[in-house]
Amino acid sequence: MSRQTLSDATRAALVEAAVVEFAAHGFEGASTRAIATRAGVHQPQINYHFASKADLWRAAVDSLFAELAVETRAATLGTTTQRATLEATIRAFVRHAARRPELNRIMVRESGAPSERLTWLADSHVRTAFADVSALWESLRRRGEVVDTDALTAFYLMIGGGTLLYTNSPEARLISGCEPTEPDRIEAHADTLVALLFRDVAPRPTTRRAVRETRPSPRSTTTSSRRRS
Amino acid sequence: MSRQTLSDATRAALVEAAVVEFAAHGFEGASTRAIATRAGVHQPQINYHFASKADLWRAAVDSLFAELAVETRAATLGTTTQRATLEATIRAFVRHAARRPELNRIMVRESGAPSERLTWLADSHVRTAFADVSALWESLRRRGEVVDTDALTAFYLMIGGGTLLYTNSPEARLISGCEPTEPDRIEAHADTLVALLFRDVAPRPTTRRAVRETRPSPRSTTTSSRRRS
DNA sequence: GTCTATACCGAGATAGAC
DNA sequence: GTCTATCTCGGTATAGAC
Repeated sequence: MSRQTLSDATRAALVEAAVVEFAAHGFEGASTRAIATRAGVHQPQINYHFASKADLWRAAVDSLFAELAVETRAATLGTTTQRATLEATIRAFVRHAARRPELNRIMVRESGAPSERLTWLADSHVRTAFADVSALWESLRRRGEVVDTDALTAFYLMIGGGTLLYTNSPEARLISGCEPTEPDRIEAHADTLVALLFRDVAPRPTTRRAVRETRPSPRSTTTSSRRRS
Repeated sequence: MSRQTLSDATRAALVEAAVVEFAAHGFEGASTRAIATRAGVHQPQINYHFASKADLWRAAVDSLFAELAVETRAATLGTTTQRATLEATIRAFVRHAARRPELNRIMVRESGAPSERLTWLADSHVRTAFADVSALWESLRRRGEVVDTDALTAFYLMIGGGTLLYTNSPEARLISGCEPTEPDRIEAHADTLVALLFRDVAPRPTTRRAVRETRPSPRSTTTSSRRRS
């Protein structure tokens, strides 16, 4: 609708193509030609819609964080306790990482060395996310509801433990022959991570969202862990 | 000693420089010029000592895995039970990740998309590592000594949870102002990870290696977690 | 073994017709 | 807004003197 629809469409196509290419090959490794080809447009179009390759990269990252925010928001809307909020956040985060590994692939590529891009990432997205989780964590920690660790350690434990299987899924496939994104496996993974971080988790004390569509077959290699009596 | 010492020295310097550059910028992002400059030699020397950039990259990765193997071997030598072996492995792994984040930075850059390099990585290093940990894990799991999760999930939970704080340390510094590699913080991190994965961890049931040199000051932001009575 | 010089290619970005 | 053609730069790798 409205004017400029066609232009917006190619812009959106470029952003999505950029997400895929940057996640797979990194900023330097991804070529604007490959991005344009994937988007079905010609290479100079990139410099028409974006000021530079770096500008396209930022648009791609913004898009990925927006997606994550939408899902996290939806998952935490019904929660009433801090504990339920954190648990819902973790579950949404793991599911998102599995479905959209591109976000964490880009993050991990950029977070290992100081750079303009990393500074921008920290300023635009990561610092506030850490502040939010940190406040939640420390509050729960004071009440003894979560494991006794500082928020920084907990933050990277959650992210690393909750995403590496998906950011590294091509590697995981090669070494195990398993498919990491199999739905039951994702749920079991989220269950495990939640069970690890919360102390004395009751069988399932929180908003167990209706999202989980099927989950019929009892997994063989995977056993949903609801540990500790 | 012996002949060829000088040649070996520049070769070693190139490998170490390659480790740093590849970890910081990725395979495509790192330039052979920058590697040569860092090693203090001229760029064409690379193609004299190595067949190609890819060949240098493999040498750098081999070197990093060799370092890890040495430390893991040393840490597990005295252990008598499987439980002690796994715990010592995890502690050695976390310490290594903190001191040598380059290994995990390179790994995570390559493991997100199929490629010749990833295939080589899986064949040369990762598959056997996973097989070893997997056997250990499943055995302990059958005896109820660790959390009830499949080996693949556990493998990536350990690696992701144990390393992301260090692979992403530049990001962590930006968002928290803390120094992730502060020794007490590393130990607390290892303590937490071990406590999470083992069920009902007794205060400290294993070979606590004499390596930990000092550790005097009681940390403020970090409380070494030896949880669960 | 190490240097200088350079070939060769693919990258990002721009010019200007349509 | 989108195309074709092209500029410029930085990359890896090689040639050949020392």
